[in-house]
Amino acid sequence: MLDIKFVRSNPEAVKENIKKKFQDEKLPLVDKVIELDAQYREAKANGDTLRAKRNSVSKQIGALMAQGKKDEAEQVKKEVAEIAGELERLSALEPELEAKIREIMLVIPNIIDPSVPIGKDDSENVEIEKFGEPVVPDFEIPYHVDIMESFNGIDLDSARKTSGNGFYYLCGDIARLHSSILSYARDFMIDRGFTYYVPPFMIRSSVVTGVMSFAEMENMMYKIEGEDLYLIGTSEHSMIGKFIDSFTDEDKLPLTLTSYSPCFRKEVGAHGIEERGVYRIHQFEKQEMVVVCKPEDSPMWFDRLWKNSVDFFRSLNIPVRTLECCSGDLADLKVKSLDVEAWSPRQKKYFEVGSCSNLGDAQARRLNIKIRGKDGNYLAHTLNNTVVAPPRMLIAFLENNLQKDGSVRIPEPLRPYMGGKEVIKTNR
RNA sequence: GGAGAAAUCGCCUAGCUGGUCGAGGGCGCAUGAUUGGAAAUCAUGUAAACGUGAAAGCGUUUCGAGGGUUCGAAUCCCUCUUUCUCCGCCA
Repeated sequence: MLDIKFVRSNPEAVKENIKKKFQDEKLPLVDKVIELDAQYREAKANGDTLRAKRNSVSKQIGALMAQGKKDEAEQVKKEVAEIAGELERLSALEPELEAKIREIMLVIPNIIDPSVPIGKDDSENVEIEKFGEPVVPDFEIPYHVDIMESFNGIDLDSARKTSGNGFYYLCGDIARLHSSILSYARDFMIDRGFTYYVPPFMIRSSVVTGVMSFAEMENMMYKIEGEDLYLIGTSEHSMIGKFIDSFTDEDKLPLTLTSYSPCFRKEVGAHGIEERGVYRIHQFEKQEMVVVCKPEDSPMWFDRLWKNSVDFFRSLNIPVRTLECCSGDLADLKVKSLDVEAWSPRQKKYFEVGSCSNLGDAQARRLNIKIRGKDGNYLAHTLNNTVVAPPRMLIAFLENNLQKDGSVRIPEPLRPYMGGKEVIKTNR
């Protein structure tokens, strides 16, 4: 969400940015919102004048009453009634215009960073850098569900029975691996100076509508029946929600937080074969990082955030690459975004395991997240990134650490969390 | 879940028989005076958002949130949220 003042004084820059994102249908909105803004300011000026008049005349009544001049006071009351009538007609316009303006402002995309490559959709995202050799071993890598089943590590049939498609039972070593990865991820981030959080897993509708659009809400969020509560789709929802309408002292910045939560998503829409298994599911767990910082620091934190993910995956033997989101694939709120993708030796391609975003001040403006500075208050910059999200991450982990004999090697950093095991063996 | 009390400007607090209350006091903070320097003392200032203006300023809105009564609401009424105390229940 942009600053209306910025739009007012830089309409061409805003339009240029819309074109870069291939959202030409939104171009007319710029002039429209500027026009509505002018109307709003006029309505507000008129309303303010009337309110000022009403206030001052009302004060006279008080003075007259105090002096016991009842008749005169009655006379003045009539005057106020007239003003009030006029005010009522006019003032309805103000909130109406304000709401219309906000509606449009929510749709006008944030100004993208100059470094963002121009492109229409995800096919034009740009590979930035590869980390680790994308090895294809000389034996066949099975589908991840088959690998898990070879360890008796997954039960999708029972899950379908109890909960439906998109759920899973993890068991034995695979379940332990799942927990180990999360524990390791938590400690990995704590070691890098982040503060660990376990947030609420349900949030009120007022927070939901703050942190996402209506369409997202419909397609993602599960509602608790009979309660004003929704299951979170990511811990970012509760972690950013925590800062809504808040001030943070400048000297407390940056806030570097790492949160764990289960995530629940409806995942409305059809998915192909590669999205089966535990790739796209209604329930998963995620270690996330969230940063609230000064505006000038956000590019630096963006770099540090995605590097954390890369280092994490590399420490577990998984080759990754970074893919820069092109202008057309970038969500409207984001200034810049980069996907971390893990190598799949089975598919012989990379697939998304994390997404790092710098939202600039857009999220802060929308949610009123402010910094109390020495020289006045200003909006914070917010960023977020995935550390790791199993069980999807397990796909990459198992495929890259699978041995020819069907066993899976446990990389050194994970061993303390796996009871010291260097390898897990199949039951076959 | 039940009963009661409460939510005010960074913090503490006054106001809550409706008008002179955007709001008094203390602490904190800022500036100045005093001092060799500091402490102490004294003086002045000290919320946010929006509109308007070159600026000083002026205007509007905001006393947990939303709605209502009224010419006028921090103050009265309703709903919601949160906190505290007591009771009940329970990992």
